[in-house]
Amino acid sequence: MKIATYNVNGINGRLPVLLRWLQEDQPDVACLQELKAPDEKFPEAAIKEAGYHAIWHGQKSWNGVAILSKTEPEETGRGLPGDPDDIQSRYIEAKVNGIIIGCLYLPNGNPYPGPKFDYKLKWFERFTAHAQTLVDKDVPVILTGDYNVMPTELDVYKPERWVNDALFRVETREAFKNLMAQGWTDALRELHPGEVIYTFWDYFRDAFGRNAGLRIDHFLLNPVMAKRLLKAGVDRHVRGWEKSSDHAPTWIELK
DNA sequence: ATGCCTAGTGATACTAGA
Repeated sequence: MKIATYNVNGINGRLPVLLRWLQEDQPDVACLQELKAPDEKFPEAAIKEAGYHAIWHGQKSWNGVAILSKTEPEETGRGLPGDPDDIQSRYIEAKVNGIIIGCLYLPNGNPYPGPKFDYKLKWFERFTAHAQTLVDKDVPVILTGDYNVMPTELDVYKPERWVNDALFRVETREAFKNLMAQGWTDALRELHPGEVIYTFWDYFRDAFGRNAGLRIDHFLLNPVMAKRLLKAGVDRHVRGWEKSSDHAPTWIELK
């Protein structure tokens, strides 16, 4: 079973790229972030045509998350619990083939310091509290998406340039460590220790051509799920396609 | 240190991304 995560950076603007990748890669489940579209503008027909059921939590202009699945997903949550005043669409969760899958788009948090950075850390705390309710379940759980965190220096092409960026601030890395300490496995790092792996390259200065990237899209597996991990990787070539997102699809294979 | 690029909104240069 193959599960992918992909920050599409505008599901309508990138629809041809998304469909081409789905057609080529045929993941069983695809978690999408940054739809940048309200619910009524989700391209439901095209996704169905491609062979996928879908649930989505959209928002006008920004954010938005979705779970695509070849078998029908059973929605178990939308919106991150813990703050009724938070209206940003950054979390959706479903049970698919007995696996609980949380799809998240963690706030960027720039510029640092400021209210956006504060919001990022608060969102991280709420997410960590929710993750705590899932990690010890006896059913498999996956929390995947755009975490907007480079966990270590190995995950940044030039760490020294990023120390005051919200994606790499010590507070952010500390928050990620606290989350991991609950007992999650970082699937890509687990299978490829010490390897330089990126999932994002910005549009500036030919970052992709220079391989000036970041590893910010992650798969966190609870212990029950981690036992079934077979492979993990990044569909790097998709980033090189015309009109592609600045992220590349990232995936795992499970027993 | 800044802007480099791109999408969305809505019809203008903005915000936001990372």
